[in-house]
Amino acid sequence: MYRTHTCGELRKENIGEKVTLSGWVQLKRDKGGMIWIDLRDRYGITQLAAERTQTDSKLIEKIDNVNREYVIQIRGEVIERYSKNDKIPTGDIEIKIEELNVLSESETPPFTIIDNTDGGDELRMKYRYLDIRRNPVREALLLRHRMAQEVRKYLDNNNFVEVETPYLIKSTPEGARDFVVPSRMNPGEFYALPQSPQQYKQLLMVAGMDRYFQIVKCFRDEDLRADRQPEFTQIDCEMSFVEQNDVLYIFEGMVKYLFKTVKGIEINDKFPCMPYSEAMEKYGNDKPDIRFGMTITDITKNVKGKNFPVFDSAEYIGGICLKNGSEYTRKQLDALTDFVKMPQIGAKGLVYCRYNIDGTLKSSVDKFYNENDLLDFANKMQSEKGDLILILAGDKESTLHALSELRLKLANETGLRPKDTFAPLWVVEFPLLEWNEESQRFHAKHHPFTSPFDEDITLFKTDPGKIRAKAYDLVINGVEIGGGSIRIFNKELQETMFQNLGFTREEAENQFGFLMNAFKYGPPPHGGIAFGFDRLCSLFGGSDSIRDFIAFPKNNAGRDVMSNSPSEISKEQLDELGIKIK
RNA sequence: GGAUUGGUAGUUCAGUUGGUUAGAAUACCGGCCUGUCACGCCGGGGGUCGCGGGUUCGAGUCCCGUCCAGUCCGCCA
Repeated sequence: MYRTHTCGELRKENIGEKVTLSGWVQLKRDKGGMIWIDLRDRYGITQLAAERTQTDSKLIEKIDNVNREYVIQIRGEVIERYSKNDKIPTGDIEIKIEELNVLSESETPPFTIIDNTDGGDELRMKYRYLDIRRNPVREALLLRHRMAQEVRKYLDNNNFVEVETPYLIKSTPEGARDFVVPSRMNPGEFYALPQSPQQYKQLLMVAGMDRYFQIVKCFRDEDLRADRQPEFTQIDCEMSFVEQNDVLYIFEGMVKYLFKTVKGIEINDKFPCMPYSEAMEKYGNDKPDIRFGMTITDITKNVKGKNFPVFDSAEYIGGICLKNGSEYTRKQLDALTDFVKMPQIGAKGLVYCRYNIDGTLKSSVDKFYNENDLLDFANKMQSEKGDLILILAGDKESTLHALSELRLKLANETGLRPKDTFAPLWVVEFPLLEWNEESQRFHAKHHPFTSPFDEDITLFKTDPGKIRAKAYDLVINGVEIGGGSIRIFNKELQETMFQNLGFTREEAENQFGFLMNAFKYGPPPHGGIAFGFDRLCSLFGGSDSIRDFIAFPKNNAGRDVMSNSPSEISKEQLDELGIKIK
């Protein structure tokens, strides 16, 4: 028997017991007369002790030989410590070593296995199995496990059935790039890995499963980010005989249940709903962080006609107001100007106006605007003495985007976005279609199966860009956590949709024929949602990066630096698949 | 495809205006230490300054190229 207890288990009550423990050597503290070893496993750390003069010399020799990260098994007696350690749960006791076996030796690890490791990210990823031995990473994976269990519990209690759908499926050109898999038995033909099980879950509704869910891997061949991996996990759900509010109710319930069971946070209020248009106007962003104000005010009409060419020539002029920011120094304002002028933000410059405590106003455009003008803007923006007003101008879309970025930067710098407060929000009434300049046609904003608002259907003939969709996103703290829609279940409406997306009847038939075919046989009204499980975990864990919540993540070039994949394959493999590399 | 930050000891980093033998901490090795728990004290070994080229009397430092890693924009129905 390798162990009678884990390394996190023994307490005062066990004093006097003979036990066997196994684990990794965290650290050896050799004080000459006394030697201590911290023995570690997933459950905790237990201190082992040996007194040099009163221990068998062969055993001492064995103890002297063990080193960091050796795997050892020891037998001994649980004794009370002379000096206790209240920092760890096992701190009242230690084990007097009576027998020691080295189960595995270890080289000195490339970084130390402690909470604040000396290893950088690159090294940690290369030796991920050592990284996972560290408390923060292990706890992240345990949190993920806990959340997956609670999701299953909640959905099972609400009659959802977990059904697995295939990973080798048909490629569809809409949306993200597919990862493709060559078919050996069908030379020249390829499977795609699913970007989401979208069509299968709709088929399960046609099949009468009524409520489906799956915690499922999805694959998208697009560039990575801190919160984007090429393979990621969704909580994928679909329900029959529901309208939008039914879906929001059930999944608001799930999110509240998770907050309560995993974080111990009770959220009693109904999540607010915000139309997409309001999110864009007030926050410049379709996933606003609503924990703080600093909303955007459109002052286009107020500032024109004073011969300031930048404003007079701009399509849109908008401002945000930083509470108690009038003391910002010239240096800080210059830094903000540099920030908004970065190509990724894209503003041409930044106009500021200090609303000083004494009631005076001082701006970077005093040449064009007198104090009364400035006071007008300040009032329009509901700004008060002591505030700092920041104004950007340009075309509407990019100016709103830049204001949004500026707003978030200021909030991050002034501590308005703490890791431990949460503000969930439904964003609703998304546009159904989005004009794509490159292909000169409409693309589905969500996906081509999303149902339009009933009262907007007539707009297909007049102004398709104005059609609102029965689509919804769950946003928490400015992070898009989930999204879904009520689906089209009417064959004619679906055909109208495909026509507007520029599909010929044949193309639609070829790509989505099996779903359309199924819709001939009594599809129920249905809708669903999918949550980004990795993001949900990182939000709960208080991290901006999802990588710590994935056991073996990819780096920013899509590589697994531990196994060094992707990699070339042999000529034999290529020949078998009928593939030639250029 | 683009912007930007970084690459110096096993590791995390410092290295001034281009100027003597490239430093610190930690890890590692040796010695001492009977209540440590980030133990302490003494000593030691350890460097292709990512790689290639250039400027210069002289390059870790400046210039060009390239590779790797991080963040962001584009992209992500």
